[in-house]
Amino acid sequence: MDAFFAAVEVLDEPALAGKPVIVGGTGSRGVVASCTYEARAFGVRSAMPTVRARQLCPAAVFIDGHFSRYSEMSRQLHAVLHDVTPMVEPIGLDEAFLDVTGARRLLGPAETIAWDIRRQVHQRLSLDCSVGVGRSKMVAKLASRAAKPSADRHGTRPGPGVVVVRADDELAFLHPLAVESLWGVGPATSGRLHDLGIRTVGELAAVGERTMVRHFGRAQGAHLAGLARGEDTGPVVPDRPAKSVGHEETFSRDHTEMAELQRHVVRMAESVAAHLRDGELAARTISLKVRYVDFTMITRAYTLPFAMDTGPALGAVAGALLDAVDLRDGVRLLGVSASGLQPSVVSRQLTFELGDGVPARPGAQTVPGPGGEPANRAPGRAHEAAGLQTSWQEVTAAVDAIRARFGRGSVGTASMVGDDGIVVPGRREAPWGPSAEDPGS
DNA sequence: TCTGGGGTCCTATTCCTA
DNA sequence: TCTGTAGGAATAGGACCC
Repeated sequence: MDAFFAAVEVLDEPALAGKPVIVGGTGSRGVVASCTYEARAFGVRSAMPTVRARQLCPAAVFIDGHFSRYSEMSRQLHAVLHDVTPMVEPIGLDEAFLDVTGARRLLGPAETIAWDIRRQVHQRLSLDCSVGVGRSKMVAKLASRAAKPSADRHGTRPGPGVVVVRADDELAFLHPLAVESLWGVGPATSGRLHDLGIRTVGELAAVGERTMVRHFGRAQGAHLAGLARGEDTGPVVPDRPAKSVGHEETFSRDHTEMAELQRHVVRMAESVAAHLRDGELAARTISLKVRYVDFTMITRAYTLPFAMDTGPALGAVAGALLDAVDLRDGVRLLGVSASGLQPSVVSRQLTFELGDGVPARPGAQTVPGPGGEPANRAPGRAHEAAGLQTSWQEVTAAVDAIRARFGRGSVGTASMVGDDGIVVPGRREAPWGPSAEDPGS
């Protein structure tokens, strides 16, 4: 989709049409999630700090964003794509790979299908999209980028809408591109490639696989060399199951109080647990992420012999991990995530069987703390988590039923209650940093 | 300029067990 | 019983994607 979040805002508020519109965190610590091409003409880009975007384009309309609305439009987009083929691999809310091999007999050549998708999306969503066609996912991805509109200080220009790269033209298409355009080459890798004198995909292809493997290791080196030769980047995989579920927040001010951070951990654990139950999943591994004031980051994780899907159980483990963390000069971001996912039906049975026999230390590793003492104190709460998981299962089911009937904000734990009532667990409407109005949570 | 939040994947390290 | 080793699992961190 072209400038997806910003385009949805313009669709819902037609007076914004033709204006620079920037969606993202409006507070001092926010970043740009999406912006219209009119804003891009001023140099504004996704992931740019909002403070910088304000300097570049002070006249822009800044919007916190409406995540549930984007999710709804995303569902409609994927419905259009599924009418073409079931072979759809979603990449985020607004992008997907389609394998149209099987659809060609019914719908015509890939190029025709691409134009049809563009037309259908416009008709059914009133939004614009760009489509790239290629033999592999990476070439299709780069082709779709070439199909998009563009913007620079001279103004905005519409894109071709559809770009087809035929097999014979692949290398001619790829080789002039900058290495940064390759899938998997970000700032770190491109910096190292530049140090080697490699700036274009063609130069990368000329260097050869052995040299790449020597500098970047077996997996990444071979991968990069293959991409430069236009080699296949794997099949389109529909219905890829989630591997982790998480929730993290940057605070509008730094926190040094353990008690306050523990309350946030409980709230985030509730959110993650609710998301797990939405997907009928449970998790064995809980991870805690802490970003300090100086932007250094640590993660701590603990794996239990059973899977959990209740807030209190997840919160007990995450809280124990936080207990062992040195808060140093202050914490600007806290995150809780769950991995080692399995269907919750399976986990219920196993929790029942294991509930009483949790080993004191099922994990293999004890992470030394700053003073040399074992810092990973989560095992101490493994028993507690097992008990909480079993004892809260029924309560949680009742809470879910109440929320299903009366709304997500109808009931919650004490830690979720703000000054204005109950804080809704789950996805925030504007998850791109604290908003300008945020008083300082 | 000063850096969000949702994820995935890869690598290195550490510890346990056979 | 002690020591060395190899493999696997868990953990931590980093890079990357949208």
